[in-house]
Amino acid sequence: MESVDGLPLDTILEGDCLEILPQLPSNAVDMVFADPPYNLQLQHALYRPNFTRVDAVDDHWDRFESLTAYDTFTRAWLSECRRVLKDTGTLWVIGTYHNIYRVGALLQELGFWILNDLVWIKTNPTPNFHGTRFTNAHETLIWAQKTKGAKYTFNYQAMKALNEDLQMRSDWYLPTCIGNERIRINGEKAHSTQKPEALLYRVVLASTQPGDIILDPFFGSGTTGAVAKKLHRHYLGIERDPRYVQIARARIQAITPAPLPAVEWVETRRRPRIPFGALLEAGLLQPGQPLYFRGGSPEAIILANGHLRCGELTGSIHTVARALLNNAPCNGWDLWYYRDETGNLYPLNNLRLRLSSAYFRPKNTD
Amino acid sequence: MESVDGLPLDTILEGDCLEILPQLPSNAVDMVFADPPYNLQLQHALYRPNFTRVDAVDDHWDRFESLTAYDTFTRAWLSECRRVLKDTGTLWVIGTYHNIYRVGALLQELGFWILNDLVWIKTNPTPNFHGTRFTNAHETLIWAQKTKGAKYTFNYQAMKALNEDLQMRSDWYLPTCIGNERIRINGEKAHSTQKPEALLYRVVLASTQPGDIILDPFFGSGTTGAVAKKLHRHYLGIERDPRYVQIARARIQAITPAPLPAVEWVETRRRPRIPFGALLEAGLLQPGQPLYFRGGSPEAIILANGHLRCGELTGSIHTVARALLNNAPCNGWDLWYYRDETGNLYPLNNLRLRLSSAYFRPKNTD
DNA sequence: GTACGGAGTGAATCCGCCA
DNA sequence: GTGGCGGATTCACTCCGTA
Repeated sequence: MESVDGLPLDTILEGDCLEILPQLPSNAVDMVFADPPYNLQLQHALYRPNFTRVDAVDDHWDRFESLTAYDTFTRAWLSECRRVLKDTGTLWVIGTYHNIYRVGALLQELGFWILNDLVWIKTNPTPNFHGTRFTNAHETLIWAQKTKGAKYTFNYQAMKALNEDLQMRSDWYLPTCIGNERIRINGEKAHSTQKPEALLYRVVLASTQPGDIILDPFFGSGTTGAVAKKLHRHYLGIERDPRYVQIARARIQAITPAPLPAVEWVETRRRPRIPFGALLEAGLLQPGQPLYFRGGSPEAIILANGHLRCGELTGSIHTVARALLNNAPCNGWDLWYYRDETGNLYPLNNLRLRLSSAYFRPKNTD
Repeated sequence: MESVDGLPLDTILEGDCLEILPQLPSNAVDMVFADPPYNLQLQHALYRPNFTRVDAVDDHWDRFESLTAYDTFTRAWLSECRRVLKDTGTLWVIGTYHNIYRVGALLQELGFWILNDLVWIKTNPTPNFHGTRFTNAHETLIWAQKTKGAKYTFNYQAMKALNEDLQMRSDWYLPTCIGNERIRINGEKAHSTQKPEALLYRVVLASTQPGDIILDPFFGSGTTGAVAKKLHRHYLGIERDPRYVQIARARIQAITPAPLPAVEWVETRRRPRIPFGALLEAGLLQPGQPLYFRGGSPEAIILANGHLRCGELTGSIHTVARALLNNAPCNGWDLWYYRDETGNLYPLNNLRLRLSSAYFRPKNTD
């Protein structure tokens, strides 16, 4: 196991984060991503209108006896995380209205300085079955730096490239973790609140550099570690449930990182002009994967921010294609081909069509 | 000026809300909408608490003092609003990450029970000019009831209708207040944070009924009053800046309310209940007639008192159905089928609909 | 193979009136 | 206040079986 200044790297420490965090050195990690218990407190069994019962979160780790108990717990892990963070470090926390106001208020009191809050808008949220409230369709992320005014990492150009060459906004549209990505054991979900990798992809790419150290004190099924490994960041997870630890270890073990240049070349050139990055976030393409111009050569490599690298050329699928065509106006979606698992070549546009319509913004925009 | 139990209605009280709120009666208003200031400097000057003098050079203490001053201010107006609210009342607060975590945490501590948080996603936000953070493209609204478990108004059907017959979600897409709606004086914005009427329209329609009383302790340019008047709700505004008071008065004066039926016919309440026995009384069903669970089996017999007998079970259409569904809450009207004279099976609800038209729209005299 | 329909499900503080 | 009981209430997506 790699280790830097007493900080173990790329591993999972099994145990309660309130016991393990105090053993970690100060000023050691670049970023913390925390997905703490939400303290949901659903009062009764919930049924859908078709009489099926909702498999709600009722895990023991999500139960607190009072608001005060939750605050005590929150203050403890937040202040330890602050100590462990480098002065230039930032903290991400995700939550819902059940807990995010507790967390947000406490982190301000501890000296964190909020840089943004972000809303993860779920394209496929659970409806409100009983018509009693608004459908809870989002979760909130707070992004804060350890100390007001310190330098911090924000990869503005990478975020812009990932977002159709427009500034990345505070509203993020992503589906919940379903389908093949959702880890299941004997058909049962392995973790009740597994986060989608697309969410962590954006978090990690926005606020860390390759080689940075990311701490996740509520590691769960290990999404943070999986994305960190893909993007050549170091991770350190803390998780107290040995079953989750085992699941996360196996998951991360199976990850093949993107080729290093695909990650390191990010930020070196200009931005693309098309939402190509969404295919990466969705996992339809991987950083480092080759693309073939007109289905043949030359070959290009996909970078982690949605740019291509082809020989000495770097840029969007359109920019590079245009250069290859002596500046003729062209559409990269039709000119670049990817190889699918069967070995056949198809134009990128196939993937764009496949990309769930869920990725695009809702239509009702009164 | 109209007035109910010492509460002036449809008017603006000029003065600081911390001075005026204590003069209002308790348990008097149905809803509060608050758009509080979050300018710490302003609050610091006006509401500085009587604490020991702190060293302004020390960043930590400076931060503590500002947060504390803001919290003191927030706790004061929130707790007064809670007193003035009816037990069945709800509170809305809008803010950004600068203040919403203070407000959210404090209102929970004061006993408010959060029902939802909502995000107003701006279709036209101000970009981040420095490229140092994500573009702030949203504001957060918290919707909370005065007391956990109390009855509250949520016009589910009205919200659903407003959203193309889909449940209204917690993400609201609305432009900022621009164009003709934006009040200008000599070309200058009359108020720096004028809220769009579309936002208040949704808030008011969701959580109040015609004739309800809405209190806005930070009235500003009077958007709350304008929408309340349009929708036949009463408003009471508090605003300390006489210029804003004047602007808001003129604005509301010019509003023409919607035609009353257009507001009253909005389906905000349940329809009167029709007991199953009424079908027997009306002769649409006969005692002894069989009913079929979900159109198949088991079969039940209608008793003369409107109960069903199904095997060893006896009870209402709901009770028996519930027992057959392992105690899942259910609606017997949709689960039991009757056979009509042609031999076809239909849910009981068909008969209820026939009856209800007869019940509520009696024929004119023959 | 493909098209289609039905079943399953997801971080959710999820009923309300009346006696 | 509380117990009893009538009855209102779901969206987007995936998976799987069948034609």
